[in-house]
Amino acid sequence: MSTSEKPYHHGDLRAALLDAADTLLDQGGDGAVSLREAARMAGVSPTAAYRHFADKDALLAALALRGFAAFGEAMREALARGDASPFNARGRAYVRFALARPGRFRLMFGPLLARSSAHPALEAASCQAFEALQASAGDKDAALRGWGLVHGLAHLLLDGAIPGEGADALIDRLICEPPAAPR
Amino acid sequence: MSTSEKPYHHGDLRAALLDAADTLLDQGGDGAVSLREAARMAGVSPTAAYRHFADKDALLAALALRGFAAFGEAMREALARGDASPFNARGRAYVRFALARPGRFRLMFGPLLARSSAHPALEAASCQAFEALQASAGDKDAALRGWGLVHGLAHLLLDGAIPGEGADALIDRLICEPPAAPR
DNA sequence: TGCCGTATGTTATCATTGTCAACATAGGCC
DNA sequence: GGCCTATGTTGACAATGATAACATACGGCA
Repeated sequence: MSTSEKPYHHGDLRAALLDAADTLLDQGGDGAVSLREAARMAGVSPTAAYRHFADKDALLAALALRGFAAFGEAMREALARGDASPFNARGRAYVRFALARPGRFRLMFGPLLARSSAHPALEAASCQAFEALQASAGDKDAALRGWGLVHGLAHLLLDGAIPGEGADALIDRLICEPPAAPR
Repeated sequence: MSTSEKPYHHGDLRAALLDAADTLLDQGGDGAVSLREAARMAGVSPTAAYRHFADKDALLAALALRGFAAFGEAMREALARGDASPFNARGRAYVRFALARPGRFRLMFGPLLARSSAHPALEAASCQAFEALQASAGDKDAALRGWGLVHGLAHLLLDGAIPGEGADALIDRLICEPPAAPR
């Protein structure tokens, strides 16, 4: 008697639309997100979304924003567990984050990001995430190398370009050995 | 008197469509490619493309195929110039290839690739490219690390995630120092 | 209590796109 | 010269992003 009644003006359509879009993002990737389908899922009319998002891009930007929040959370969590050096712990968590939700990862680090200047909140969130990453290694170049490596591996694994091996083993082997020869 | 007459059945529509789509890919990225717009550019009816491509995905796959051909060419060229170790020369060329045509790069290594099993030619081309990359370094793990690094840097540069520095300088600095300390 | 402005949804409508089926046409092969 | 087939065209349909005009109910204000 509480969840079934439609709360007058829907209650929190914005969140419902984001949830629906998130589901679509998971299922069919970035291109499968449709304003109308999200509205359908939320049980509202096809154009109701325009009361909460300027256009489709704004919806996607908000979705990416959620992604960056989850990303920060994952990073903090990985660091808190502390069963590896901070640098490597981040690296592992980074790749796992990408593999867990490919659509979200591609959206976050995709063409949308390149034109994120139109979405200030997104730009701020991404910059913050990037700065945290860079701060995790003393040397700036070392940080960039590490970041580039995990980012690239994440993409390649997502694309199925690295066949024949479990992702987890690969991650541990490639990322957890520091670049400067452990030995 | 030669170029202006429309050669009856258009001559080589397939190539013309690919050219048009390539232009669109450059201008607006992957999502800006439209069968109808490509047809418009080629001066044919909206549905003429279906005589040459099963659907839009097939057009994109063919476009990606072209991309892999250009990619192989760029790699061979970089090696032939030989002003760096083969491994590093490839790395530099890789990133430059991506920066030169972001849309094409994203298409080649994007979600389409992940489902490329539906497009045998694409799959073959990508596998071949990947094998060539792996063969360029003796140790398989070293190859994967190098590949991951350049792939990741390419993406990050494309997304504008690495600000405040010219891409070329960055590439030379990060890629041309081998991971195992030259010295 | 009752009215009204405004936030939130809805309906109607449009242009664009991917896709298909039916039709037209030209070129090559017998 | 006549037919088969490859190639292109027309017409149509459903889905989508988007806008404008309209409806409704909450929340403050008297």
